[in-house]
Amino acid sequence: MPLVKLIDVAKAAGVSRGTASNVFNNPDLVRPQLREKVEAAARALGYLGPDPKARLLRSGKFNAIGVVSPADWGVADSLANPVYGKFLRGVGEACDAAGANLVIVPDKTRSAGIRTSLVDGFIFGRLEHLDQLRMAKMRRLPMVVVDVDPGPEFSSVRVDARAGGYAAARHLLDLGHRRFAVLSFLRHAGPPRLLPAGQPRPPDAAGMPTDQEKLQGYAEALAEAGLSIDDVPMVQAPPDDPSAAAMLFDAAPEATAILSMSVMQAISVLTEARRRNIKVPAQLSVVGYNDITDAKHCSPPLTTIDGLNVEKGRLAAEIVFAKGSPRREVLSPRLIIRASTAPVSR
Amino acid sequence: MPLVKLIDVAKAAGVSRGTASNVFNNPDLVRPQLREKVEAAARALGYLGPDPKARLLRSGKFNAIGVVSPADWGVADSLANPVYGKFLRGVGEACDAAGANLVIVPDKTRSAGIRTSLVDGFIFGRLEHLDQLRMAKMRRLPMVVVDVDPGPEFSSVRVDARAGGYAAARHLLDLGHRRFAVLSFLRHAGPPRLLPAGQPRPPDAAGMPTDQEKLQGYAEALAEAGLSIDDVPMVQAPPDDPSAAAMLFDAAPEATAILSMSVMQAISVLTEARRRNIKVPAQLSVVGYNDITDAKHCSPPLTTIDGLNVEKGRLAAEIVFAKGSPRREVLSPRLIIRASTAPVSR
DNA sequence: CTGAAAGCGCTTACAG
DNA sequence: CTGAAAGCGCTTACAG
Repeated sequence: MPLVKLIDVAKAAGVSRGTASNVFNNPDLVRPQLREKVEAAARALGYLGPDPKARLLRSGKFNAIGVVSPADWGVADSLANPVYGKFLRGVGEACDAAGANLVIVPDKTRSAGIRTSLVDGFIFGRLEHLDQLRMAKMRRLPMVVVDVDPGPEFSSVRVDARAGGYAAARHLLDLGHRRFAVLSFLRHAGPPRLLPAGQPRPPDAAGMPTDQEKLQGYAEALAEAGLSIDDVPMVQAPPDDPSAAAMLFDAAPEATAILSMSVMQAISVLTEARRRNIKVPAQLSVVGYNDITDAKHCSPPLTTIDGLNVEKGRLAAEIVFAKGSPRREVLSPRLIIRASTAPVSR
Repeated sequence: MPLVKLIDVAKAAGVSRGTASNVFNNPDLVRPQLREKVEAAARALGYLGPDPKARLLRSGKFNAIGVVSPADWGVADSLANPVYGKFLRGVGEACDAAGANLVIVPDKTRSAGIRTSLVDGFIFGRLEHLDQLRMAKMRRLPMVVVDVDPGPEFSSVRVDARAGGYAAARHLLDLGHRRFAVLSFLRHAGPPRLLPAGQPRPPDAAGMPTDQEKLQGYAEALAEAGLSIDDVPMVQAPPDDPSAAAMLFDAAPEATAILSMSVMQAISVLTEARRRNIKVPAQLSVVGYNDITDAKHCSPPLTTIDGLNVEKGRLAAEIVFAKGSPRREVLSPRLIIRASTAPVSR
């Protein structure tokens, strides 16, 4: 609550409020001499410029973009996840280009956050319920949904996870691998789950739709080599579960190649391999999904899929800033070959 | 711009604007029966609740905290730096506790960002000019400065970097090391700079005041062992410079212990050592500064200082939310011993 | 518990 | 280029 307001400086400078307002918002409209007088008065009174609250009511631009956290995440969760962090960074790049602030809206506040956040548009980081979308739609703010396509009336940016999964498995197949194991994503807390070979994969064998697409990509590549995903031992676990890697090694001792749906899990596989004295990539090849700096610094550096998270965030934000009619974009991920994969040796 | 406003639903429900407002803001004040009538009207008209812009003007809480980026950084820079990311995460934790949004205010927008950002308070992530502080002060918003103490009229949260530097050097000294090299921080872009042994360290031998404190901590510990920091070869480089580690190895081939002011630099030392076939920690010990996940996953896992970035962010945000009189806090960093340090062997 | 009225601080046509 | 006036959409005492 600045104590001095526009009318005070107007009075002090001997002009009307309108003119004083123009000095701050449309300086070109005011004769330099008068302008300086107003500016001097403002300085003398310690006036900082128009109160953002009041200016907002009339001119209505927040100059900020809101990124709504994935379901149940708070602000800190959004900031703690390295993959999500790359996505945020992409949004940030577009903000910098537009000179806008980035506001992280926790999903925890639910509809209240959508209704009251001071932003010009929303990006939905990872959606579980469409209710939020409807709320946002009613605020008539531009918005885009990421990772999921809720239909032609909404803008969306997705990455073709099926293609990513396919590329990962194809790479291993090309290296001659035929005995696989899969570390799948469990998107809610819970103990690792073993899905033994030889039985059909239930629909929830992977976490989110994106994860299911990765699995589908694996399956397609394997099928081309005459293998069935149903015969590949799988463990499904949250990405930070410390025991999943061990469970997978125990369940699939004969595997020469491991496909993991997350980077963090893939890195924990590397660690577990070291513990068991299994040489990567000489005896075992590992491919992760998504790329974060850890994947470059771990030992050996991880072959993984570049999930294009930065690009995804940047494009989503650009679409929000553009305020146009709905666009539905799909990006194609790329394989990054590092040192955790090699031709099969047995 | 929602088309339907409070007065429309008030009319439709046959009540006054004030009552309709109460339904949304103070439901307890309105008879349930009437309330339902208003709510029904709101639903029927597709009214989402009071326009945040207008409500703001009267009630004035943004429900958000602004984190102003370090000098010259944009939003994306803030999100790309892993150490700064931990700090942001700490702020996020406090936001979650308070149910507030976190808004990243790029320093690039300068005073405009401070003047117009829609936040209830500011955290200054890393300050170069005090102008911004003065601006913010004029907005009469609670704020805290991090990493630097601008005096008793401002709240500040610092980490005792001198103590951190001391602990790092002390640890190496305790392991018997006597031949050191230092990888120092250059906070602006530029080629690595060699500061050979045997000459006094210029004041800018380290980047920011915090970095200079680290250096001072190194120097104090060394002095206790009868060594002068002036006799320790130093290279000063930006944390992402790829050639700094090599330059340091060349300049100090006889060193058995390397002190680095950043984690990323320390990790690059590990990589360079591997390239040169120098065994860490058997032949060379390395201590970094600050802890990020890479430091745990690199090989060998890095001994480093926990710079308490998360705690720093959390405490800073708590001080902002508390809106009290200025507090000046200093946190004490801790040494994290992992596998990159060992007793000296020669 | 409800309604009529004032006003938050500014911006923006509009007339000059 | 400047000033007088209306009004952005809501909240909040206040009187009832």
